[in-house]
Amino acid sequence: NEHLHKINKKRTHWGCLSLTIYEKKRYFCAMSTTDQFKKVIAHAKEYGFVFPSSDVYDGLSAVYDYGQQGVLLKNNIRNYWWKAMVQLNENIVGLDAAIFMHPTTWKASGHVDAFNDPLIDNKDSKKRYRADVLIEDYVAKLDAKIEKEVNKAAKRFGDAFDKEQFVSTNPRVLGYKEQGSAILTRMGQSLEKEDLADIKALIEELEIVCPVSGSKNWTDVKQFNLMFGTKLGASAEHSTDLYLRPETAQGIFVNFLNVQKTGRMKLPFGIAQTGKAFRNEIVARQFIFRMREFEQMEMQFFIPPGSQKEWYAHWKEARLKWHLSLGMGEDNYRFHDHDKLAHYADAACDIEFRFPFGFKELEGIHSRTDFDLGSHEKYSGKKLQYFDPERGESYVPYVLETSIGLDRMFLAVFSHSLQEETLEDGSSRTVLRLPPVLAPTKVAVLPLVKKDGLPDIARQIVDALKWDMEVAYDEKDAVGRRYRRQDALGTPFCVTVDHQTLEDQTVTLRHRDSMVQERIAISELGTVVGDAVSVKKALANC
RNA sequence: GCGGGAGUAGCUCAGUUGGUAGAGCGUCAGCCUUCCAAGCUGAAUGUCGCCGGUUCGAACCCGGUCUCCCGCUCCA
Repeated sequence: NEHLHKINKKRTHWGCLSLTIYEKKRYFCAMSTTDQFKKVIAHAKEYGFVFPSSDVYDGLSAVYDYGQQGVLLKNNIRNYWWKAMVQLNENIVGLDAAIFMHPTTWKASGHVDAFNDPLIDNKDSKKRYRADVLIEDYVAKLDAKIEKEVNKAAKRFGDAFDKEQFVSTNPRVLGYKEQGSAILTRMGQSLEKEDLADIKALIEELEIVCPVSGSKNWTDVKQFNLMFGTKLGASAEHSTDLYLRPETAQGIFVNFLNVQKTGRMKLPFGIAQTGKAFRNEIVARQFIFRMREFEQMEMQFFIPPGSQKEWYAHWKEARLKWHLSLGMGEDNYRFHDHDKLAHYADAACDIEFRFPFGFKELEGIHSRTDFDLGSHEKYSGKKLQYFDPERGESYVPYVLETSIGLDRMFLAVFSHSLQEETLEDGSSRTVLRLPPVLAPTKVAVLPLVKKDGLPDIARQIVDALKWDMEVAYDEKDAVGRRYRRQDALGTPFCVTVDHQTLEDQTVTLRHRDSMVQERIAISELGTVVGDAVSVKKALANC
C-alpha cells in the first residue's frame, strides 16, 4: 500500500501536555505563553472562527462574533452538552427562558445587592478597593482595639474579671463600640441612598490609608453595577427598568413549578438550559474567556433536602467525565474548591482547564441549597414547593447546579487543539486537532484533479453525505495543499476521488491526525465517517 | 480604571533625516494534472486604526480618541 505514509513527528502541543521533559524545555524557550495565545487568537480570526464584534468600526471591547467556522464548532459543543444532559437523562428536561425577566427576580437572586460594588482607587499605589470593605476593615480595627482592652483588663483583674460587665461599662470600650456602630450605620444609609460622596467623605474623615502606599490620596467612589440595565416600554415616562440577565439560572428557578407540574416530574430531576447572559465586567479580557455578552449552559438539579452532599459528588464526577470524553487529556483538568462561598451556596467548586494563560475556571458546580427557590417564594408570595409522596410532606427542594461557559468551552477546545507539528522532512504543519465530534466540518471531498469526471463523482459524494453531516468540497490547488487547508480548520477526514475511483468505486480516506490514508468503498463512507464523528462514540464510554 | 506594548493589503511584516506605499504568503482566474503547503502566467486588494494640529507636503512629528495584547484590580 504505497499511499500509507509513515510519519514520525515531534509535536509541539500548545496546550503543553504529554511532552517529554526535553521537549517541554525546548517549548518554553521557543515560545512564551503570550505567543501561543496570540497564535490562537490569530488563527481564530484568520480561519473564520472568531471575529471582533463590529470589526469595521474597530471592534467593541470584549465582544466577539463567531464566524462561519466558529458557529459550527460552537453549535456542536452546545449540542454535545445538550445530548449528554437532556437526551441521555430521562429525568432532565430542557428549557429556553427569555433574557428579560421581571426586575424583582434580581432582588430575590441577590444580584441587585451582590452585583453592585462601590469602588475607590488610591492614586499613589494605583490599587482599587471596594469602598465598603475599606470601611469595614477600619471598624474591624476598632474591634481589635476592644479586644486589646479586654485582654489588658483580664490580666490586671485576674480571676475576678467579668468580661460582660467590663465591656458594657468601660468608657474606652464603649467609645470604640459606639464609633464602630455609628460608622456602619452611616455607611449603610449612604449605600442605601447611593450617596457615594458621603462614602468618600467617610473614608476621608476616618483618615483611612491605602494598605499598600499608606497614602490618603483617593479618587471619588464610583458605583459599578455589573448588571446591564435597559428599559421596557417605548416611551420614557411609562417604562420599567429591566436588567439583561446576568445568569440563566433564574429563568430555570422561576419555571420550576411550571415544568414540574406540566412534565409530571418527580424529584430528583433537572432542568437544563443554554443561553446568553450579560455582565458589565469592570475589566473584560483574554479574548473570549471573559466577555460582556456570553453564553451559559446550565443545569439545575432539584433534590430533596439532605441529599445535596451525594448529588454534589455525583455531578462533580459526571461533569468531569463529560470533559474527559473529549480526549483532551486528564492532566489538563483539575477541581478547585471554593473557600469563600457565595451567598447561596453550601458547597462549590470549579472544574478548571489548562488554558494557554494557565488553569482557569471552565465550569462551576454549586450546591445552592434552597436559597433561590426559597427567595423567590418570599419575593413572589407563591409557594415553590414539591409534595414528596415518600416523605408525605411538602418542601422547597434543594438545588445542585452545573454551570459551564460555552465560550470558555470553545476557547478550551480551540486552544488545546491548535498544534504545530514538525514532520519527518523538517517541514511543519498547522493542525487543529479538534475532537471529531465537535469539528465544524466532518469531511472534505476532493477530486484529485479537476478533469476526467472526477469533480462530478466528488459532487455526488457531497450530495450523498450532506444530509447527515457538514461536508466541504474543494478542487482548487494541489491536493496536498487542500489537505493542509482542512487540517487548519480541524476537519477530521478528507476523501479523495482519483482515477481508480472510476474503475472500482473506491476513494482514499485520509485521517487528519495521522495523515494516514486508506482505501474505502464510496458506499461505506457514510457509515465509517458517521460513526467516527458521532456523539455516541464520544459519549458512550463516559 | 491605572501602567506597559501594539495598530501599514486577508496574514506576517518592510518603509531611509517628513516628499502622495512595498515584499512574501494567502486569495481569485488561467496553465499543468501531480496524494501531503510554498511549479508557471496574470489579476484584485490599502483614505498606512480614527479625528485634529504643525508643515508647501505626514504612514513618519505633536495632541486626542478607538481597539487589541500583557500586568495590576475585579470576577455572584
